[in-house]
Amino acid sequence: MRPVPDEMAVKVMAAAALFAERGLDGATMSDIAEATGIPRATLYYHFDGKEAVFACMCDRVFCEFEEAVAVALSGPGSAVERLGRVVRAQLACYAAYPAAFLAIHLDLGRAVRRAEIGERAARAYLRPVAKLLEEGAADGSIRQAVNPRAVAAALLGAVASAAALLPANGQPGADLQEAMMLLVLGLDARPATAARQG
Amino acid sequence: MRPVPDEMAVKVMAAAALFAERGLDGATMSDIAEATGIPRATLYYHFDGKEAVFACMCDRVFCEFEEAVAVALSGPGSAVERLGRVVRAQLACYAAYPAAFLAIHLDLGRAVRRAEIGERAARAYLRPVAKLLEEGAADGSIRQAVNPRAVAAALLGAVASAAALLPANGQPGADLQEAMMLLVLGLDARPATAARQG
Amino acid sequence: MRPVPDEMAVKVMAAAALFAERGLDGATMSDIAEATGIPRATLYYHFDGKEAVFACMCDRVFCEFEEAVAVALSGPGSAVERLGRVVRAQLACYAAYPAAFLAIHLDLGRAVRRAEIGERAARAYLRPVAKLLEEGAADGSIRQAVNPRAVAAALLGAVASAAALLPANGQPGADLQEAMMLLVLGLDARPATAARQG
Amino acid sequence: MRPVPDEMAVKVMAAAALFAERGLDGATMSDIAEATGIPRATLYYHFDGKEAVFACMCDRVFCEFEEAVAVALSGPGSAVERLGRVVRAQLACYAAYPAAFLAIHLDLGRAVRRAEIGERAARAYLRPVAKLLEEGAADGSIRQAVNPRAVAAALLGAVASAAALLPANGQPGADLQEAMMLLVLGLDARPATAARQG
DNA sequence: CATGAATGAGCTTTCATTCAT
DNA sequence: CATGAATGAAAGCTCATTCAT
Repeated sequence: MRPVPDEMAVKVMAAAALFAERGLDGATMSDIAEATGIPRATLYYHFDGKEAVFACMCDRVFCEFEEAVAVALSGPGSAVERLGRVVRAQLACYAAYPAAFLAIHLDLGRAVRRAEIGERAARAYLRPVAKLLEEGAADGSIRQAVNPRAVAAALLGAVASAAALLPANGQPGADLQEAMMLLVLGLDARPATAARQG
Repeated sequence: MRPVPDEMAVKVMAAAALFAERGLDGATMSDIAEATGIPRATLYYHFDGKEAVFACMCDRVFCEFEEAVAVALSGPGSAVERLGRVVRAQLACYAAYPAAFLAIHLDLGRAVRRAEIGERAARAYLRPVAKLLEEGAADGSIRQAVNPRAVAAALLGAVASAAALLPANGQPGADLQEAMMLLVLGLDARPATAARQG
Repeated sequence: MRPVPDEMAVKVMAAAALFAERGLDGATMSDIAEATGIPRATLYYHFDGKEAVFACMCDRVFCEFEEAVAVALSGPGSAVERLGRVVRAQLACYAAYPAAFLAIHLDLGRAVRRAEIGERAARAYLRPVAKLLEEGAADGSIRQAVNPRAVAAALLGAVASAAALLPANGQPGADLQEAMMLLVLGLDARPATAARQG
Repeated sequence: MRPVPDEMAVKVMAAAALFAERGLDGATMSDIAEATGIPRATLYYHFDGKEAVFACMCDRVFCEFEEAVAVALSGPGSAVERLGRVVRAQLACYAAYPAAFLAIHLDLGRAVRRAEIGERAARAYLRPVAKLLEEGAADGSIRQAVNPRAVAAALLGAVASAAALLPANGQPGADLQEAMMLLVLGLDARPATAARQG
């Protein structure tokens, strides 16, 4: 595939809402052409197909996401403190590109089979967060998980599913953030020791 | 729509793997016909289209799910104990119908716009769990959530996303269960009071 | 084909409006079933297909038509006087079964290729009227036509086309009758001899 | 709808025989594709469906028809003389495009409900001829008609029905022309005054 | 380089027709 | 006899993709 000019990459972001609304399968190249203002044949000149357009849009979001997660991870503090920052960074990214993120998550299940996107998600989130959970288990600040990657995936999916299922009004950002923080801290209100016995 | 004969409803479950693999949009009526052994025209005789086939499959799963959740809720114990049972019931359903559940979650984002399926999910899970969270806040066993429904949605999505992103091998069931329990108890290993200050 | 019970033949007339509205090709067996109140499979039990249903409906109308034309022809008077009665009989039939006649004429072009219906139209109208025109040429009361059958066909079609093209309101019957009589008498208001020179 | 390129409009005329043979409903897009040599998808690229193809074919014929009628009307002479020229022009058009005209008339009844085609027929023939009949009533050369439009419609339909019902051989043109002229002059061979009393 | 035009492949849906009851 | 259920065949239409300009 030909290198994508910046102008294309920017215009392509306009398709995010379309992908969020209809999914990758439900969106046609004509829809994308209309949403982005780029003629269909021109899209084919720059991209290999609609999956490539989707991947281009994802890439832009993942780059920022990866950067934000990296910053959150590299700061000071215990693993659990850094985890809190990671989740907040995730929520901030989600707030910055709601449509793109929603689109990505809705197609993640199938996208995983598409090497490029699945690998991108793993690199940007799953691996760093799984590593962070292991560090937390080591420094004692985060409970030990048998499969840290499963926990990381659950955290990633919790945001998207909640956003998808929530009515599209009010302050989803604030509600989401609180819901996520409750998952990190634990829904259980009893003292941790009691909980462990429960 | 004509009432669906039992035999149809049973055969239709064979399409779950197809929906999980390709999504509702990606599956054609020919695919469904082949997967279920029901001729295409016969499917159209009983269903209004592939969305109706999907809805029929969902309904079967949701019925069991609703039942299991209701049993878990009606038992004795504090709200947090019942929440633990609900999550375990959810995981058991997921283990019983992995393909169907995965398919449902993959399409939930868009399915929500389809009245029937969205309403089904709300009735079977979101509303009862949100209510349970409120009861937990009242009896002091679960942390107060500003938007309990957002928390319920996050719990629902966490399972599906983790399952979708996990490699399809090994013991996903066990890993999933542990990951979910960590979310309920809290990833934070510090005493709850310390966490609140962090 | 099994002999059609009277009850069927009567109920089938209810499909005339459907055929007039949508044409034979445009009407489905389901439409016919709904219009007549006869279940689809029962229609197939009594008829060979929708063409046979159409033919049955036509037959009823053609029988009355043929009878009326025969009465008009057998009366006293010169050929032109009997022609006038024939045209009035035609208009009366049209007024009695407007939908059925319209349907027949709309499909006449193609129906002609269907042996049964075409032959029926020829027997009921074209042949007797063509013969009448020849008698008129012989007794001097009607102008000689090179191809009397063409004239008979033109007369048959004029009624139907006018009715089809006229807005469906007011007194189509009266307007039609006057228009047809003008064609018989001649639109030309000049004396016949002058007309022949013009 | 995209403007139709000339080359398309020309090729589309090859579908006239098909429409005359099978009717608009009976002709499939595959048939049209085969008859015109235009791939099905290309037809859909240029036209909204088979009705649009039909309308395109009609338009070409109606344009010539309208032009010919206009020329016949604009010449010198009394109304009845001009009416004779109009009918001859109509027959000439019919002879030039027999299949197209037959197709149009066969579908006129239903086509009338399709705004475009019905309006086209009204503009090209019904309105000008009805107006001519009124002028004839004014100048005394044509008998007064209560509903001139009904008479115009009858004239239009007489040609088509006669052509449709006539065996497709010999010299239909000549027979048709004579039949139509008899309708204009009147079938009645008696002096006009006698006829009025009859 | 960019794009309007063209098209092969295939999908959803409908419908005439059959058949078991 | 009459009919609800079932289905093979085919129609209309869409869409990803190519190509000439």
